Amino acid sequence: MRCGLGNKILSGETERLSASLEDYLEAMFFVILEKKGVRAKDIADRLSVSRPSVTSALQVLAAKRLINYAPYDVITLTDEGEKQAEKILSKHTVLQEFFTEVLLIEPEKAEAVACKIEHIADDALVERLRLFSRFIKENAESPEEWKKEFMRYCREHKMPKK
Amino acid sequence: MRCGLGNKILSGETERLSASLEDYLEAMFFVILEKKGVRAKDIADRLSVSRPSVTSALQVLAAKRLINYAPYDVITLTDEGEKQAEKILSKHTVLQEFFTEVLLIEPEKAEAVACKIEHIADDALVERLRLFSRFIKENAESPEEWKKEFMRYCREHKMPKK
DNA sequence: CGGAAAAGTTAGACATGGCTTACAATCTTC
DNA sequence: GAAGATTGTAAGCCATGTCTAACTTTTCCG
Repeated sequence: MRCGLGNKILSGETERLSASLEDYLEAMFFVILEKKGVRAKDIADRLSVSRPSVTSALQVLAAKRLINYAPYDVITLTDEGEKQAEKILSKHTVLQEFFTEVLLIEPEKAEAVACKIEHIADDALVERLRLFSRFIKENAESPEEWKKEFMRYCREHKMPKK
Repeated sequence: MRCGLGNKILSGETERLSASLEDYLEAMFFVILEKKGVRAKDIADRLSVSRPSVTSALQVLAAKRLINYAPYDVITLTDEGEKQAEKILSKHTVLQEFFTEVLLIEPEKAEAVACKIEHIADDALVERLRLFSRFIKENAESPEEWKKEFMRYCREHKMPKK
């Protein structure tokens, strides 16, 4: 274990998190917002994974210095961990808003897709999307009118069911 | 059992394809368009994976009846395989166009992101996005003017470098 | 205080999807 | 037609991330 990871940490390299680890981090951030302490069980429930899976993930996140973790002890996010969790969350929000408020997709569906894309879309893309959503809203004389028009357009151009 | 991809060879199940397998299928479709025959090497080059990885994937795709494959023989797509490849490709195209023509992102970057999201975004979302791109283009009196405005908006609202 | 329930961990298995190394088949070229 | 290059396959290893079963630690009460 002292091989690669430790060196990267010392040399300041920021290894990109896997989608899975990002999910764990994000889940912890949410739980902390809602309740005061994070329990492995909360994470397991939220992500629908087993408790052992949570333990594994926590060990990895701890090795990356994103959480403060000791067996059977309280879990907290480090500053870096919190920073990363916030970033993931902000991507999620931007995507969610684009899907619901611009593409006019049902919130639950938007939520599901945003959850997956947030791990893939890089910062620049999400930022551009954020600006685009704002641009669209600000430039529409009447947002409601705009929505109606787009909905109508969608109806008119709907493809026949596959 | 030793080759991770090889487990379901005998069962030939028709489940949803993994992102990885979709990539292989898509790559084969492209190579077939460009040249007449597909070689494992072409796929390996295109996807930047080793030749053995290609063999594994081909065995799985063959079990799923998406390709016609026999060791050392010519590879072709079955009708079902071609159908699936075309679907993936069409998603790719819609995403690519949205990123380049609406979000005004550099083509190479758009390409890279589209390659990943195409495996995640469901049909309905991509269809909605397709309609949105068209709607935007058709409703802009002057597409060039619109682009300029959006670019200006982006410049003005650019976040300070993190 | 002490024991049961709840929560957390360890150990070990499995699936996916990469890789290298080494061997086998095919193609090229003389 | 055979040697050497190219291409394809087989075997085995590694990493990630999931799981179950079994064990340990902590917590909660009576």
